Amino acid sequence: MAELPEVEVVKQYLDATSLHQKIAGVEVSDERIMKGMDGRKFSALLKGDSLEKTLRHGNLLFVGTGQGLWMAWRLGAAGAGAVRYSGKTRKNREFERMAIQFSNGSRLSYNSTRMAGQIEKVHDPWRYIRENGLGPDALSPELTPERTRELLAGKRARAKAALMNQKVIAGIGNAYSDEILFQAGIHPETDFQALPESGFGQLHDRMKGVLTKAVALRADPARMPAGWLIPHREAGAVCPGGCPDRIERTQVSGKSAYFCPSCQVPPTREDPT
DNA sequence: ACGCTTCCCTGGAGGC
DNA sequence: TGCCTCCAGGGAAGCG
Repeated sequence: MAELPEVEVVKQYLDATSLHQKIAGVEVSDERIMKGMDGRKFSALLKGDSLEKTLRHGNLLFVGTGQGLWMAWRLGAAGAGAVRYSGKTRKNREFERMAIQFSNGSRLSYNSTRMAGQIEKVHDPWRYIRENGLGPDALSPELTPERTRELLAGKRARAKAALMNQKVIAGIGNAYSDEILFQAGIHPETDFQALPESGFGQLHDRMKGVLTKAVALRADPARMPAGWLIPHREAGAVCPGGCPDRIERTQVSGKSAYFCPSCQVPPTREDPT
């Protein structure tokens, strides 16, 4: 998974390792990750340039160069460990899709098994975000409890689907939507139009809390608290919330949703008849 | 316009 | 052992 926490960890990793170094060349070993141009042109553009700044919006990572070029980088279904900076070339390059070779001998590689990631040249990240209709970043300060409720309350989609919609709020994917809903006590199939205001308050609190904590834990599931759902995210697992029930799996808008049927009760629809 | 389903990509797990 | 199916998950395309 590469949701907001994983992408933020990669961003911080790039900031700490890969900036301000002359690029000797770029190797694109799988052309399918390139969008809008081929690996050769991409390499020619970057050669002699340097990575200077990074910007994250939701699941999207932007990397800016000294020459003013911007790349939009989707990590796809890859974890925080998909991007590696190394002083020497790694032996196992089986899943390497792209690598930036620096003049100082270091190498920044992007590795993924599934082909879901993509790199694209963009003129201006902010314009790109706007033109693609992305919602505010889930950790943006502008996303207040009130704004969160405004964005979600009118949605007809079920809770999990609405939360995962990048055009509503950017950064929440499958795993973290399950975690946030679990901690907020909201069933993934809940109708947001029937959710009381206190429910949105709880949802906002858990959205910020879960994502912030996950970033602090380097998005590593092994380090997540025992009371979190993510380390127990499989059907039949004992509910980490301490109740005697077990985790169930269902499909919401084509995605697997894991939830506790006791801790996450959907609001009962009042039938006026 | 919106939300849902289907499909894509690849590798690991589990059934038989 | 080997074949089959399911599952992972972000995003795009197609449908109603």
